[in-house]
Amino acid sequence: MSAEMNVQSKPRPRKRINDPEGMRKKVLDVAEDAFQACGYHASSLGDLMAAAGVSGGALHHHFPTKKALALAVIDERVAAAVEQTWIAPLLAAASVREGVRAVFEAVAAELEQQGFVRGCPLNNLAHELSLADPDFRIALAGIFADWRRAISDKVRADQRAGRDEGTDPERFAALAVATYSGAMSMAKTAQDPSVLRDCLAGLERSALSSSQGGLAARRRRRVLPRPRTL
Amino acid sequence: MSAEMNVQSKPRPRKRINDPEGMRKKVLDVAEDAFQACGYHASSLGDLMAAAGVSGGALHHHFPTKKALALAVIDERVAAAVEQTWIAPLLAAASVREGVRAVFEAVAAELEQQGFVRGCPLNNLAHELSLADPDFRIALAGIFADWRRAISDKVRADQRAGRDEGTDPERFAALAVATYSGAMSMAKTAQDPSVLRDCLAGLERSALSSSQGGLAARRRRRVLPRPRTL
DNA sequence: TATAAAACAGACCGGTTGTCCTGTTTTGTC
DNA sequence: GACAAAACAGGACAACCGGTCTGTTTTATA
Repeated sequence: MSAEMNVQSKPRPRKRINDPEGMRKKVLDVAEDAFQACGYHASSLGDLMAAAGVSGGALHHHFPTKKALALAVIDERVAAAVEQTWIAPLLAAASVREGVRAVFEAVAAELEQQGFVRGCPLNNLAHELSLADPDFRIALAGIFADWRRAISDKVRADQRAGRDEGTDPERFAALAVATYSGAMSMAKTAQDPSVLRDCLAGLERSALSSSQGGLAARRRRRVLPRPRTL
Repeated sequence: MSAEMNVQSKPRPRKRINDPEGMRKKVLDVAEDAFQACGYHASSLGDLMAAAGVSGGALHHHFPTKKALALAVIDERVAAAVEQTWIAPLLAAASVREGVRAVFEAVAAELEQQGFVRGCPLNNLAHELSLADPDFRIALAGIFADWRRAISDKVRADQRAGRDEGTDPERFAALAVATYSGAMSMAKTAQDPSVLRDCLAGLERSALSSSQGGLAARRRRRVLPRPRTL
């Protein structure tokens, strides 16, 4: 991983301009990108400093540890990415089904024109960090939960309008997120986003029938005892 | 990560018994476990040596580099895990749908009694290593392909028996693998395997209807140009 | 048994990593 | 302007990592 110097010509070592917010944003930009492209462990702070053009002191000032930086990336960037690419388009859509379809196709189209697949930021970090540290896991699990809730809420809204009365909101949300996550995993590994469309086609049929409604299936909200020390 | 010493009492520095196969297997056992529990980068060779009770010389003799060890784990262990937990039960089942259901429920039951979720070995490594090295990516992509093909072949076998004539084999295979992978991702992050059952319920409805058959949907087997240098 | 290759042991090394530490400069506040 | 805190620079450092190297022991072969 190398970086453009991005140094504006400084003919004089004149003055320095303190821009804490801008510097913090620059670091987060670089870290978000590197974490997704190379992963957390494979991205060294030296790489990030070089790529962002930031000194070690500045980096340490804003993010005391690498873990703190990663948590900031998760809380501020990964969550925002899910919000931007999934939740917002979903809420803007006329129905869940149209929203899900729009997201899948938008992502597929973007990846096709982009020429490579770097995967879902959330899943990338979730796989690498969920078992590494409880703080990471909780932060990532929260994003998954928000994602699912946005979908299930939209299903319920549709149902209030008389549509999709047969589908269980929580179940469909879990299925949609799982399908997308798994499809992105395969697309990344195969470097071929076409599997996204295959999965969308199958997913769209799932919300169709209205069988086995009855009383809402009881939910299993049990949480496991303890996740095995690392 | 620490390891029990696993040293049988050696009152005398008597003799040494060369057991290359056994030693190789021991290293692979430990590496497979560590790679899944901690990931590739977070597992140091020192950890593995200590956990396996193997000297540096022996490790290097069997696996010249860490990458070679990981490739062996992928080719011999991860592929076998997919074969054992997915493909074999699927082939043994009476139909695809029963097979998929059996696998999902078996894994869910195992995780529930196990008390924690370490995730899918294939997906764990795929997320961390697919973009890190082409050799890793190709090896992992091959396992995904075999997995999908086993499912689609089973669908075709069912169709030859007159069942599920409406479902596209490739599409269903992609959907099944994606759903499982994504569900495991969420289960791992939330440390709660119940999402597996939610996703299974949704997936089972998807293979139901027999709409939009017609000529088999044309497949998009395009491969992307180049996956962006690491 | 002679001998070479395989199997293994254990120390060693250059490079890297994350973090800390000491200064210097800027900025807000009275 | 005085002064303290924030913002930033850059070096130092100990720990660690992966790979290599040399040497010893076992094993296969003749």
